[in-house]
Amino acid sequence: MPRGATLRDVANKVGVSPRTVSRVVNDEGGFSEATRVKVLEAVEDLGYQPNMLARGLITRRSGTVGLVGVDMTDPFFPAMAEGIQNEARETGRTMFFASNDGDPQRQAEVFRSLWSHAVDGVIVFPAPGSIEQLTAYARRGMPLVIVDDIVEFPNLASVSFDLEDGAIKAAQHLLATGRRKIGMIGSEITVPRTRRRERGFYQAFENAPEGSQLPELVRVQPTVSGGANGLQQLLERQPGLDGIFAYNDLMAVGAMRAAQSSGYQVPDDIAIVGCNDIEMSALVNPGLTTIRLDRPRLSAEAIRVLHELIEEPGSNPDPLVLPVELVVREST
Amino acid sequence: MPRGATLRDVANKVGVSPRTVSRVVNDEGGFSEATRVKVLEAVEDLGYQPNMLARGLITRRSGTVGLVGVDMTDPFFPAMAEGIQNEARETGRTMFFASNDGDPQRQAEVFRSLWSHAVDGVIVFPAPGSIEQLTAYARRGMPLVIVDDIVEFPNLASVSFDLEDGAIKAAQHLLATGRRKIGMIGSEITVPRTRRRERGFYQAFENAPEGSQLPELVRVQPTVSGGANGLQQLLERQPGLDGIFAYNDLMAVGAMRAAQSSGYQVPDDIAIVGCNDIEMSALVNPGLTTIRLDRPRLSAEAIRVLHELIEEPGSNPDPLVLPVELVVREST
DNA sequence: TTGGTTTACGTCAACGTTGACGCCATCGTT
DNA sequence: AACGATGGCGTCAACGTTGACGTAAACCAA
Repeated sequence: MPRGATLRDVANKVGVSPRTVSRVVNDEGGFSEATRVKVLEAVEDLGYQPNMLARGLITRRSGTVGLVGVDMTDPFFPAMAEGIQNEARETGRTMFFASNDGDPQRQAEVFRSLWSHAVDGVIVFPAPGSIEQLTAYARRGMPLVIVDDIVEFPNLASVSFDLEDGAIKAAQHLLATGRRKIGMIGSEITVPRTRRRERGFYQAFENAPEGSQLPELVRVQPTVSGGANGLQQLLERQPGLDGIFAYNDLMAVGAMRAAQSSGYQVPDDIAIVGCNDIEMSALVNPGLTTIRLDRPRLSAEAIRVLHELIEEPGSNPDPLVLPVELVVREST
Repeated sequence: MPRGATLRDVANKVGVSPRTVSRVVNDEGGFSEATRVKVLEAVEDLGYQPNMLARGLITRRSGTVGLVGVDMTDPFFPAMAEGIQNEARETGRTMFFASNDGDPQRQAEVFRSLWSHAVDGVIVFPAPGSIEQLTAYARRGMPLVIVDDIVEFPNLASVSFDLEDGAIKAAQHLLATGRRKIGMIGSEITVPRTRRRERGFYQAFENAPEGSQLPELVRVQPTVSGGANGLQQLLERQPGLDGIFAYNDLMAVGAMRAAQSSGYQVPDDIAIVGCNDIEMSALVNPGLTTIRLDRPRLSAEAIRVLHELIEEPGSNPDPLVLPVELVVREST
């Protein structure tokens, strides 16, 4: 809506051509020290700010990146956003932050919008079943970093945590602390091909101690109330349940609250392990044992790879898998 | 970076002029039903998406709004972002989400970037001392909604919660439940002119019961560890402290954890009241008594007023103050 | 001195879209 | 039959910037 000073306004004030002002502003070289000073003074005086729309129209770079998470109200994503915002700022880019709610159709809307705005690249936590949608954008030339799923495609990079290992660690920890009737609360919003937490979890039971039962699995919404819900379902299926691994910390906390309000003691009656190590997890009572993901590292790697992809279109970097760590607190 | 289909591509395919395709795409009228159908088919075939940069360059509307919060990792702001994203989507706008970290200089950077990207308007939780910065943008023609501060200026609207009343309610509740040595943990990131929580808090003591002391105040970072820090400071100043009101829930939780780990029982030794009612507050143990802010309402009103400002530049809507509510849980 | 290179600019067109305007049928009215 | 209004287009320029290219002066080497 607003009408700020333009290159021409600056140029008129100084008495040079707009092209020269542009050269100074972008520090392209090809101007004398004297004009540099005069131009920068005028820029300051008039409060000139380059118009990224016009610039983007011709350079085909809008100076923006997108971050598409699953759910803004899961603290995991804002924490990622914080990191990405800061990294992006350093390269002069601004961030669109959006969520897909785990719904491919909503994700499609989001991508239409991002494409229209000519984002330079997108970091996305894919909605289930949306890989084809995403590769279509990669094929059209959009640099894409997919988190938590591994896809090999030009213009597209994958960055993920070793959640399979995380789940193994969680299961082994539950087994090692004597739990034998264990359940998992999974997320119904997951890319089927990559249910890595579930795979790892089952894998840990392949040489489980005598007397341990095969784990039960329910899939629910990845929210606090979903977690509570999941615990109820698991208890109905398997009354003597004594251990839980939850897809994320929000669900683990929900399960913890549900267990407590049904009269179970945590960890005495039921042990609970979460995943993500959000800030809240250290603050609930009992503190939540969980799988810690190095989010700053993920943010940094994701944006680094994205920048590579932006600078070198068509390349196809190797998938990156980051290690995870079990953090033992009081809930186990 | 990418190169999608343009109006001309569609026009060539159909055999009309780009202008006609534009008319159909924007449903401006002035075309026959037959061409409408043909054009829309071609749009579908070619996967044409309007280029918002080009459109924005000429219409002076980029189809974006900014949301500038204080700290992305405070769940309050992502919750706002979620609401604003959804409202904005309905009017075809996309959201830039950024944080100012309570630092006017960082906020200035953010606004430079938003201005460069020609956002249609911004909703901002102002950094302390930045009102002049913000009115300067309003003067330049940027529609602005300021949250949690009341400023009267053309092109600018104010939306806030009645935090003064919230603080009064918190203080009265503490007094009514028999607390007499009460402290407040304030935020060092606050607009001085509008320390409404602090003002209301003191006001509640003007006709306080016999035997109640004037409250102590410390100002710390508005984070969990800041809250813990604040509690320590208050306890040093006033050893028999039995009640706390914290600037926000994150700080309240920090204070609660600090109190507990110093051997105090909550609420038996110290009662704690927070502010914001973030999701975590119901999930900590004991549940946090707090001032609930109707965030969906705030999101809705903020974006509504912003749209008004965008549609009717230069107008100056009345400041809006939303009521708040005390939610009593177990921490008092 | 000549000729080539470099420096410091300017000119022009293009990016993809929309606002302003014009034009030619067609239609209805008198 | 003449005339104005309307519908359905097309043409052209402009938004603010940068890429490609041009050019005059200054400089340098032989």
